[in-house]
Amino acid sequence: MEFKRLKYFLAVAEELHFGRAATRLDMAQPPLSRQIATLEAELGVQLFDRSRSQIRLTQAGAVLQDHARQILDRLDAAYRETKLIGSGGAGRIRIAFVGSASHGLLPTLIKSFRSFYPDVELALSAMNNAELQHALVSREIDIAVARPELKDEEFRRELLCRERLILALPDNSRFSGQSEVRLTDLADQTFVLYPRRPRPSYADVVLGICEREGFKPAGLELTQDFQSAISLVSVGVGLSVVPESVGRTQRPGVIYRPYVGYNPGTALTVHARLDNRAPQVMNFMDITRKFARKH
Amino acid sequence: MEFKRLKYFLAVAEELHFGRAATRLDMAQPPLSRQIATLEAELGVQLFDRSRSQIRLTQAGAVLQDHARQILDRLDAAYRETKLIGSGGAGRIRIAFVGSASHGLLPTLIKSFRSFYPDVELALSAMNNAELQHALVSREIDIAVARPELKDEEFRRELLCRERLILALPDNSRFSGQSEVRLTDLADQTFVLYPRRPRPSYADVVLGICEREGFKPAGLELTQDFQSAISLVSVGVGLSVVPESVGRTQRPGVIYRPYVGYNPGTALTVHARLDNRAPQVMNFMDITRKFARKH
DNA sequence: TCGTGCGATACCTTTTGGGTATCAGACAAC
DNA sequence: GTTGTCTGATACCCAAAAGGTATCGCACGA
Repeated sequence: MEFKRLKYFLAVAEELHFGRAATRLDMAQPPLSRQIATLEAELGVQLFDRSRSQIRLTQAGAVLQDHARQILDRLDAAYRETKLIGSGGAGRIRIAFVGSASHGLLPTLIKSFRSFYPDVELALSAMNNAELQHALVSREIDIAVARPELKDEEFRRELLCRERLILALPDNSRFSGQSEVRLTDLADQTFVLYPRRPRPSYADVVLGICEREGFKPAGLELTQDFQSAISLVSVGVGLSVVPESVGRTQRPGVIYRPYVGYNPGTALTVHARLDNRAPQVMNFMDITRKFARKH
Repeated sequence: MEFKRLKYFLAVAEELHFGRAATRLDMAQPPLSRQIATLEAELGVQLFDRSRSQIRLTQAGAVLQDHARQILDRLDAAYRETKLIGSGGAGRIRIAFVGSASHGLLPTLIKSFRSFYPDVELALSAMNNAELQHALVSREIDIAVARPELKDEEFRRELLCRERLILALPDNSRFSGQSEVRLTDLADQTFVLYPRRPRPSYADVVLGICEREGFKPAGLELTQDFQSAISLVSVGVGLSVVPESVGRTQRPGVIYRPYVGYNPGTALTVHARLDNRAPQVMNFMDITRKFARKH
């Protein structure tokens, strides 16, 4: 059974005239007659009653007409829907990001993507860098937003933003009154850093900054993620060094301050597997590139 | 878009292996690869992710798989249903018959057809010969059961049965006591005959019998159909001459008697248009032929 | 590093589909 | 009745498409 035959059949069934149907189908009449004859032979059924000058559908033809209409409609729907998903206009992307990204440009990027592709479903989750790396490699996620980035040759990457580091201090800290704090003055403080595992991690970046400033923090508290670290700061366990964007969201018990001292800053980078050419993912990376350029 | 391609695509989508899919489809692997590639090109969409050794469906591929399954199922259903109707195993026949046929072999014939083709819908109606002829020619009906038959070269016909004529007498008639009545003794009676129009009709057949017996009925009442004639007999208006089979159904106020005299009998004949080769109709004629032979 | 497995490509053959010319039958007008 | 016209079917040819075999290229595992 050929698909084209059904289309031909429908044209003849509607025109009830081979010549006109052929014109409508933009073809000559003889091949059309032959195709209908083939269809009839294939079904072993008479579809048209040709005994009069005006042809008419047989009962079997009428039934086939109903079915053919539905089948062609479905086919068209399948065609369009597949193309839509194939072009990335619909479907699903699984995105994971580091906890500290939830305050900065990422939410805006996601809103922007949503406005371009409202029919693409986004499955969001938070992970630390190591988990992001594993999830991306094992294809559990499609997009990883890491800080500052994941080292892997298998990934395609787009820099989302660079930002400076600032201090997150308990609001009862003796430094909280000052508008500017020297990093070296904090040598006697407890630093709350993350993640605990695996090392080296962002915690080591901060410890490296301290070392460069010539001190080692008097106390060190390691948490599994950014959210836990900020919680510890808010209850006065110690202070933390965090990306600037985090400071834009106020949190009870925590105040943010810039500091004087070595500030290499940090970055957010969006990653995808190089071999994941899914149009949804490609589109997300494109939007990211344009978005980063604009901000 | 070709149907074959969808079938091929489904095989590959299920096997996730071109070689195995090709084996299952009983073809070589290269043309299968090409067909899938053509399908992808046609949709402008990647259906399989071939970046790993094990191929996998893309999102678009998964969507197309759903649709393709449904489309092929529908196609199969269309195929089967059309064949069924095309073979006469389902569908509809419009049958009309003379009123006097509803007591004889016709109901049994119809039951017999029903048992052979339970899924064929029968639309039944009663008409006189002239109406049957017109309805059959104008394709308002497919089958006409007439008495004794319709004269038209355009009809295919099967003799259903021959039968003798008998008298239908009012039960208060002076003849109703006799087991046998001479036709010539009825010359002074009123004959109730049918149909009134158009002439000549069955009424004229009966009048011809009287003429051959050498008399003309004293009274003549013409009705439009058999049912009305029997009703008039039952209320004592006169007597009628009817097919033998009618006598098998008793009716209050009417008794049936054979008669002595010229009895050419009558027949029931089943007609269809010669150019109506609808399988349902052909099957009905076949059943009629076998049925008539058996009885 | 080399084999092995798998999909893609090259190239040929067969099948199918479409085109033009023409036939055959039905219907209408004269 | 005869003839012209309309319509679907048939004959025949050519182009396009689909299938087959041989082989390539690439990735993965030993």
